[in-house]
Amino acid sequence: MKEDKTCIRVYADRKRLQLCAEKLNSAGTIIQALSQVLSLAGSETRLKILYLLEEEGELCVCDLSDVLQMTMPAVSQQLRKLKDGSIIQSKKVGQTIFYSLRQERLEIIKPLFQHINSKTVKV
Amino acid sequence: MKEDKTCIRVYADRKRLQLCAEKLNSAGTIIQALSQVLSLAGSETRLKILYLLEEEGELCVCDLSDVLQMTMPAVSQQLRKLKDGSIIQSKKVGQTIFYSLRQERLEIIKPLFQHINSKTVKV
DNA sequence: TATATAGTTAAGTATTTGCTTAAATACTTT
DNA sequence: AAAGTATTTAAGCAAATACTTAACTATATA
Repeated sequence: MKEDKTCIRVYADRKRLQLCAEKLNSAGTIIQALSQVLSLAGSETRLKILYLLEEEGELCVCDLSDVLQMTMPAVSQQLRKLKDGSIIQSKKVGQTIFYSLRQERLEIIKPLFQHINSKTVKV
Repeated sequence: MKEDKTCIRVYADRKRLQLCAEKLNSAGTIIQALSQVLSLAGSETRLKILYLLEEEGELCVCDLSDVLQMTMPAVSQQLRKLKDGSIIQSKKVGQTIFYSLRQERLEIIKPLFQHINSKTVKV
């Protein structure tokens, strides 16, 4: 009769592992939210979009499509994900839709731009 | 005869878009590297692993499997990705393999832990 | 030397992702 | 009203992802 999945190792410090599980549990919600933001920023295309929005303030789908050399639907779909994740917002002017970063949600991504700029020769 | 994919919008500021393209080009390599790290950290499982390693210093596959309530192969495969991405390192002691964060590569992930801890009630 | 432990590797699979093209929507201008 | 522009939505698809189980490797111990 096999034991359950638990580690059988003799030297395993059960108390320590129990504490780890509790830590993980406390941080669970934040980790989940954070990983969601990171996975959004963790696509080269989307990170480029975020970087451009940071640099330019706001851009429309057409601009991004042009700069990124991607089709409008492709860009639009990525923008939708970023918007669903509350990282960016949109403003409609006539038939043009301008996207920009949501200032309230910049806490996590701001350091990323600093990192990019610190390693990039400015144009 | 249709023009190419370029934006036809009358008010498009061609110079501005050209500058955007150049900026993107300069930052391209860093953005690529950064997005790779972010996509690794952007999985809930892997972010938990990184968080635990940060908190505990080092842990073996067996420990992580236990705490995360995941099978060893599942954990092992995620560890491999983190190791391939140079975010963590391993040390073999007997038949046990201890994983830990690579200090040289902490620049990007460190702020993430601060974010988690600032929003988490300490156990 | 045989058996158990810690871990990895391999093969298979269901799900998710990031595009593509085509069609639909919503404004604007003629 | 008709035609054009900016964008989204929908459907389809190839590739990537994150597991699963089974088999394998390496070390330790009886």
